[in-house]
Amino acid sequence: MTDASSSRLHSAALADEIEFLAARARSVGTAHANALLGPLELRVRSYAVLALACSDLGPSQRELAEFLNLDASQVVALVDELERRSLVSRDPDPRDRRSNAIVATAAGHALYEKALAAARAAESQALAALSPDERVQLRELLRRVAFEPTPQA
Amino acid sequence: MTDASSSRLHSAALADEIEFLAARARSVGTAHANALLGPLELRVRSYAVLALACSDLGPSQRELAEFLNLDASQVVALVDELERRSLVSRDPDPRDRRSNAIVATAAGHALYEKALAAARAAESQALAALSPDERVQLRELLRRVAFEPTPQA
DNA sequence: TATTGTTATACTCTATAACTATA
DNA sequence: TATAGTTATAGAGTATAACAATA
Repeated sequence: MTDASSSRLHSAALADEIEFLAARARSVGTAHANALLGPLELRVRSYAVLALACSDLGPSQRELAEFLNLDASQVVALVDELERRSLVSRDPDPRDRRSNAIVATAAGHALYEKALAAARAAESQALAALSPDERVQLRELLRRVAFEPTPQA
Repeated sequence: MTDASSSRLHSAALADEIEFLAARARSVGTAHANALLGPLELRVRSYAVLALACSDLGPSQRELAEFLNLDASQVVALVDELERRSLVSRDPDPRDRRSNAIVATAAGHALYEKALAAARAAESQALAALSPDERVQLRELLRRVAFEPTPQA
């Protein structure tokens, strides 16, 4: 009965707030994903950086920070760790010597393949309650919310 | 042009992963909400506890932890702070002397009214890209994901 | 024996400011 | 003057383990 002991709180007003629901969904989903990525010594954040480094877009750290909604200083630490493990490298950008292009090594690509499988498993765990059509709907709604232009101050 | 500098990363595979989109949406939304709740000296987590304390359901700390997907030890600290500020009290549960019923004081209810307005403003900022119908859709999809029964191990 | 709340501890994530080298 | 990356620091969030009181 432990599992159901908080179910009566669903009648509270908070349970209708989308922010709260998104926070809880993300919290549950991240826990699943971290558990499945753990054996690869990745977490959701380092996985995200590795995934973008594998995209052949050669993102700069600034682009990573903006896309992942992190501070630039956080990206430094994430790239440091992946570079130390020889999964990505900081390549010089010939057009701007201030910038690093973050690109995956062969080992990085190999690990990403396994990590992608883990991420997909975590996603299907997290979305087990939704039909394929509903997953598409959710993806499109979230995409618009996630990348909505920030309102001016 | 700074705002658009990472837009080319949308073509990366990561941009289609629902977990990633949910994490980014939550991250942006939480930042908005914390900014609007800041003047009331609340954050999203303490706001959530206050909201449930205002529900007249008298939740126990165990129920709060389960509903908010927090560890019980985190709830201790959140309730401590709200109690110190005389916004909630720990009432004895006559049916189980181990449990505290967390209930809002008059001051807690008064602050919650203001906080609810801030939370609603944050939500409408965060969901500006969606129509009313789409907001309902998103709420229902998230609700099912957020409270899906955890798969067995 | 199991559960509620508590304390303690460690680690991860978030946010800010200051600095450097380039532009 | 502004931007990319870096360093340092502090505070918020997450996760575990152990304990006392109670069931």
